[in-house]
Amino acid sequence: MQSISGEKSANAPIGSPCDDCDIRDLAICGALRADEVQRLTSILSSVELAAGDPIVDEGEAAHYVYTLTAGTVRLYKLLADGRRSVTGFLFPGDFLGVSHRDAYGFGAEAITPTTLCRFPRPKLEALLEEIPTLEHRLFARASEEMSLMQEQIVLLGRKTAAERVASFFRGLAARQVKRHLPANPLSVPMTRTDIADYLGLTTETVSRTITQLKKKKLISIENGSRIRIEDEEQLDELAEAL
Amino acid sequence: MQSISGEKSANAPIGSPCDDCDIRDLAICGALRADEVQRLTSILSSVELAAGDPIVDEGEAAHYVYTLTAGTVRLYKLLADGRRSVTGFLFPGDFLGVSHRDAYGFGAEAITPTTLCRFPRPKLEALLEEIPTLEHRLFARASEEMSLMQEQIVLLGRKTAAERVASFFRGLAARQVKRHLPANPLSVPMTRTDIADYLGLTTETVSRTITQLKKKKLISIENGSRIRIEDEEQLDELAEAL
DNA sequence: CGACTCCTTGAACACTATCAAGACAGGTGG
DNA sequence: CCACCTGTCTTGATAGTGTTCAAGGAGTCG
Repeated sequence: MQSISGEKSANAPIGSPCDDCDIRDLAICGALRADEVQRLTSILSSVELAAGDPIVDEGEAAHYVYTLTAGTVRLYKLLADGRRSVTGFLFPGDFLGVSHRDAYGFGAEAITPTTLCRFPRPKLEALLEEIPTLEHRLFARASEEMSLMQEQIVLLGRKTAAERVASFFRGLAARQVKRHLPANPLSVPMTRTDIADYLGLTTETVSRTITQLKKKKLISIENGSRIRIEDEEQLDELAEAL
Repeated sequence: MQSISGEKSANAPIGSPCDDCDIRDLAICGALRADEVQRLTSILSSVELAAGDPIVDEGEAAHYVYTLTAGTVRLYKLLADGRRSVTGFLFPGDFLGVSHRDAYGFGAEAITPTTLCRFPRPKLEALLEEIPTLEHRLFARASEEMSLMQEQIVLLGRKTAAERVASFFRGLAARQVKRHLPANPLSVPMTRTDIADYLGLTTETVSRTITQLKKKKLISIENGSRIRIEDEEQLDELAEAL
């Protein structure tokens, strides 16, 4: 229930200054002065998690804001009868919990071994007051995120299964490029069930659709969680119906 | 194409100071000093639109930020083959275009006769720099909006037709309450097709589902666009499956 | 090498979409 | 004031995409 309490933080006990994660790597710090970066660093601590570990629960008091330095995270919401909707995936550089003042609006779990930097919310907010640039950056991030969410709404509301899966791969590729990684091959650390819950489909439909894309030579599968886009043009066309 | 150019702004030509809309009514101005309100007022102008008039087109340069003072607006995105996804509805007090720096990420059209206040984006951004409270407010708004979008993602990804329609009515009621209007009866100015495109369904399914809710006595229809919630408890239960 | 989880594939079903009329306004003009 | 006209809404019959139920295969880790 309290999620992060018992994690095995081998080399970075909770509360210790964050050694591994250099926050100057974060895009959000681009325009900060050295002393400002120093102050940000002073309030964060590091958290290490194993695959499957919970990070926050939906409804839990939002005491911390996190940023991901390594690994992959899924965000999800549950309905009463257990139906799950995965509302997003986080990769290194992404933030978690910025937009929640009181309680987290979703659950979050590590998909792979994951490293997070954790900011106590009150201290972070105090810093936001002092460093307006920071809030500007976070606002810009939130705007980007809202655009992605709208794309997802279109996907869920109006796209076919094949279009959804194609869009998903396209999105993964785009995020790899944004992280300065090669677009190919795609690293797909999440399970078919995660993907299904993200795309509003079932595991079976995702699997069948991937098989179809493979047969059509739009993609090829190297290692289950390692997928190569073979025909980017056709995949794009399918994804956007544009 | 350029949408707002030819509107019949009877009593408020473009560029004129905004007479009808008192921005002090906007929640966003809650903590502003009188002189700050004055400066905000000085940069806005009023726009009057008839039902069906376009406000902005998707991809159009985002020169303005709008806030709705009267009427109802739909936001939508189109796929290449004409499929439409309505990503949201705006009511008085809502903002449009805040999160878009370069180009609007969606189209917007008036559903009913509508009055908008328009801020030139560059001037608004200059004010944001000077009045940090303003950016705080907008950020808080954006956070709320992101929560609603996540709810919508769950709705589109995992809810049945009946649950979607029930959730929709619940949401309408909540927004009426937030605007200090009675929760009942619901004012439903949008067409069945708008609702369908918002819920990821077809017009027919929306109509049939409403008929079912009516038969189950969860709602009653007074005037087509005037719906009364008869059994709030059961409707809530259906909406959230919670 | 066996137990696990994850993934794939098959067959039948169900929910919603599609196709097709008809009913019901709301507004216009005779 | 009524008839008409147009767009919206409702209802019916049929079909389709994706789900559900079920089982087999593949990869992984002890």
